[in-house]
Amino acid sequence: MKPMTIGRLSSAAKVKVTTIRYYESIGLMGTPDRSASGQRLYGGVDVERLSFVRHARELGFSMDAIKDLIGLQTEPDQDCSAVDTIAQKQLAEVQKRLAQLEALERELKRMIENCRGGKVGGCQVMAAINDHSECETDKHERLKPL
Amino acid sequence: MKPMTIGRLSSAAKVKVTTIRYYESIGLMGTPDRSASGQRLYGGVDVERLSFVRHARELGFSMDAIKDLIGLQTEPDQDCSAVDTIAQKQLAEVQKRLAQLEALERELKRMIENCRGGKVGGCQVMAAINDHSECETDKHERLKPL
DNA sequence: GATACAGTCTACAGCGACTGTAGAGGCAAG
DNA sequence: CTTGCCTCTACAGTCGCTGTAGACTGTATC
Repeated sequence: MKPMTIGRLSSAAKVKVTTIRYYESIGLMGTPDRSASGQRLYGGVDVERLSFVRHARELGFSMDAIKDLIGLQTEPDQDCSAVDTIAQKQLAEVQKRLAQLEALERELKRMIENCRGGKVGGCQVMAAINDHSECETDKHERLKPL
Repeated sequence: MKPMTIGRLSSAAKVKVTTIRYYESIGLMGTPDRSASGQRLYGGVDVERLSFVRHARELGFSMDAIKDLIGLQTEPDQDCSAVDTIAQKQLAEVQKRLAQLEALERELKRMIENCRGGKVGGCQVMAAINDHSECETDKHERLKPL
């Protein structure tokens, strides 16, 4: 197999060129070979590794978690429970976030349903945002962006 | 009512001092009065406004949306439908995000259930992250952080 | 060979929504 | 008057990238 440039790797793994260079800079992809003129050269292994990273990102894993997973991947004889632990932790985070969002959804729906039109001055949606008191999702922890 | 310092406003509205200054810098809170020595001075109105911002943030509204809402709040005679539209949009985003996360939850659960222990080399979780093919959440759009 | 154009290179700034730091000055209680 | 917290400004850092500028490289067409 002959090596490919960063652009080919990019379309093969569906990760942007700039992102690949970024991943290299944070040590997620090793330092690739270079052509005589200094262009990065990659092989099939890199496509796999980068696709792995992409899918893990799509599953919401943090960069740190992904680094750990890649580290484990290179030691296939270790016990699999470390991997399991990372995945479990990720699932727990997803479920926590789901619960938050479900509460949010209920609250937004309630706000909107109570709105019967009219002027902003008497708007129930505004009132709902103002009166945090009656609200089921009270004492939120800081909500991360959607 | 006598004015309060930023620290009092902070505890009254449950928004950090630094965050209040940040909100001021982006034009979310007007420029407050200052004491002779240059300390910011706030009144009850500011507590309300800041609490409104906090709750809107907790509901996941973007800063831009909040700016719009505050703008509307100061014109109580306008039609309420503008407020409704913003809330509807927010609800739609929450629901979209919920759907993504539910798909994620299913996939993570499936991965973890298939894991029967053993070595990393044969780990089904790893395999699942590698094989994006069989996965129901294929062609994700970029997932925002949890 | 000349030219055009896409691809690649480095280095750095910017995004959102804050948080943290440094170093200086202000204010009230004991 | 000292102690100890509060406030001030200004700027760097967070995360996971994305965008920009300006220069070089590689390939296809004439």
